[in-house]
Parts: sequence; C-alpha cells; structure tokens
Amino acid sequence: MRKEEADRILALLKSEGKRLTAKRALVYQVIQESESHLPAEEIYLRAKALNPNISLSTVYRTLNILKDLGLVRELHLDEEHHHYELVEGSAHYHMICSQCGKIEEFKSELVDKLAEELEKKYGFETKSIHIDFVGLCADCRNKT
Amino acid sequence: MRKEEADRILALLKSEGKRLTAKRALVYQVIQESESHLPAEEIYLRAKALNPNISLSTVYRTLNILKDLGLVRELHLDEEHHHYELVEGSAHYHMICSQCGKIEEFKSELVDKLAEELEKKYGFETKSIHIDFVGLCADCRNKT
DNA sequence: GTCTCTGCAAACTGTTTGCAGGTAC
DNA sequence: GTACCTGCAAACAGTTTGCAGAGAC
Repeated sequence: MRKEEADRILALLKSEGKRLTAKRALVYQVIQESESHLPAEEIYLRAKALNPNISLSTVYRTLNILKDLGLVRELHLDEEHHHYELVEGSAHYHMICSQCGKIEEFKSELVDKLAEELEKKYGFETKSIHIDFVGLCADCRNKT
Repeated sequence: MRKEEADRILALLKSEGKRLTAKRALVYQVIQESESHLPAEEIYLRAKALNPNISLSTVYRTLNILKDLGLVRELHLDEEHHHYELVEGSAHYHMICSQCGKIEEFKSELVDKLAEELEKKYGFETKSIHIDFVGLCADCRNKT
C-alpha cells in the first residue's frame, strides 16, 4: 500500500476511534490488488495465504468497517453472497454471463443521463447506482 | 386469477410433471395482487391471512417453481433477503430511498439504448437487466 | 393407487456477535 | 494502562431439505 493511501485510511479510522492494524491493511490490500470484486470467502483465502492467522470474522468485521468508511463497496449481484470492491474515482457496472459466469465491467455516459432523467422526473437524488446486465458474453455466443 | 391465466400456469406446471394446487395458486395470486415486489416473508404472511394452513416452506418451494417457470422474478436489491415480482411484459427498475426505505419503480428508454451499446461494444447479448438507483426520494429531500 | 405436495423440524449458507485473551498506542 | 482488536465458537437470518402423512389426478 502506498504511504499516502495508508495515511488516508489511518486518518479515516482514527476519526472513528479505530486502529489501523496489519490485518485490516491486509484485507484492504487484497481487495485493492484484485482486478475486480471478490466475495468475502475469497478475500479471506487470499489474506490467509499472506497471513495464516487471520480469521473469517476479522475479514467480515474489516469489510464492514471499510464499507462504513466509504472505502469499499458491497455488491449484491445475482448470487447468494456479496462481493466487495474498492470505491474508486470512476463508477462502473457489470455484465454477467449466465453461461460461463464471467463478470465484466463497463462504463457509459448513458448512466449519467439516466440519473439526470430521474432527478428531473421524480426529484430523486442519486447517491449510488447498481446496474447488472445478465446475458451471454461474446465468447459464449460464439460457441453456440 | 383469470381462467386463461390459470390455464397458462397449469400447462407450464404440467409440462414439468407438477400440479397446480390451491396453495401454489395462492402464492401466485398474492404476488400478482401486490403493487410491487415482496420479500418471501411478506408473501408468506399475506398468503397465511387467506389460508392459515400454508407454511413458509411451501412459499419458498412455490417461489422457486414459479421462478423456474419464468413466471416470477427474484430481485437482489441492497438488502439481506430477496424480493419477488411477476414477470410481466414491460421491464422496470428501482429507485431506493436510503433514508425512508421506499422503493419506487421507473422505466426509461435510455436503458434499451444502453443494452444496444453493450451489444455493439462488447458483443454482449442481454437477457435481463437489474438497475437500482440508491439515494434520496423527493419527500426525504424536502424534509431536510 | 400412484406420485406429487405439504408441514414440521432439522440442516445449511452467509454473516454477525459475545467473550476472553492479545495488541496498539 | 486503557481501549480497541482478534480468534473461536455460538448465534443469527434467510433459505433449503428429508421425512412421513395428506392430497391431486
């Protein structure tokens, strides 16, 4: 983790009377280093590979803290468990292949237009947006 | 339930070697008569009010059957349990108020445009779309 | 009469929590 | 030294399932 990143997290944690421990930093690092969203179990396994002493409870507790601090986002995709990813500058959404299970990300300015439309039409003030397109990815379409 | 509707469901169930029982019809009816999506527990309570003998297991089993038959859709909103709604002609999406919890529906042609964009750009073939905007509804904005 | 349905209780999955010892500051 | 942090096991919520009796056709 970069120094300024650690400092930012440390400041956020301190503002809530919490501490930055090695295990918390590890959970954050695992999420950060993954290319996309991970389920809690997978975060646990990857963290455990780096520090065998970490427990699943700690992973969950840390995820909730990071979520509350606004550093990590919890995704409710079409599955029974949640996925977690870093909250970063630019928002993105998901294309989920119902055949192979692959999840790809996309961005589109149409989404911002949609938010504007909801503001105008319903007076709704958007804070966050979840979009999942479920269907067939290009690979699976070609196979059939 | 209208006669042709019952016939349609009956045919679908029969094609899978299943029966149309009073309790299954009841679960379908509850979902149909509700204005929007309901959690399983709420479907159970409403069904129980009409037939006190129904059990939560039966509700869940029926929901899974209706889901498999394509009659009912399971929604994974930003909550710990699922919601269920009828699969009808026109798709719609959700605005969730993070303050009062109210969930409103919306439709927009921008969504179809987005699907087209994904098809062109990534070769993704869309089968279903889930969109949730989380934020403040007009009422809650006015209150603050 | 056969095969499906159903209620009940128990199991199961993902997640949270109480507690007692360990650790950061 | 005083919080806060952590692992463990137990608890929890939502959902599924095995079984034996009830019901549909």
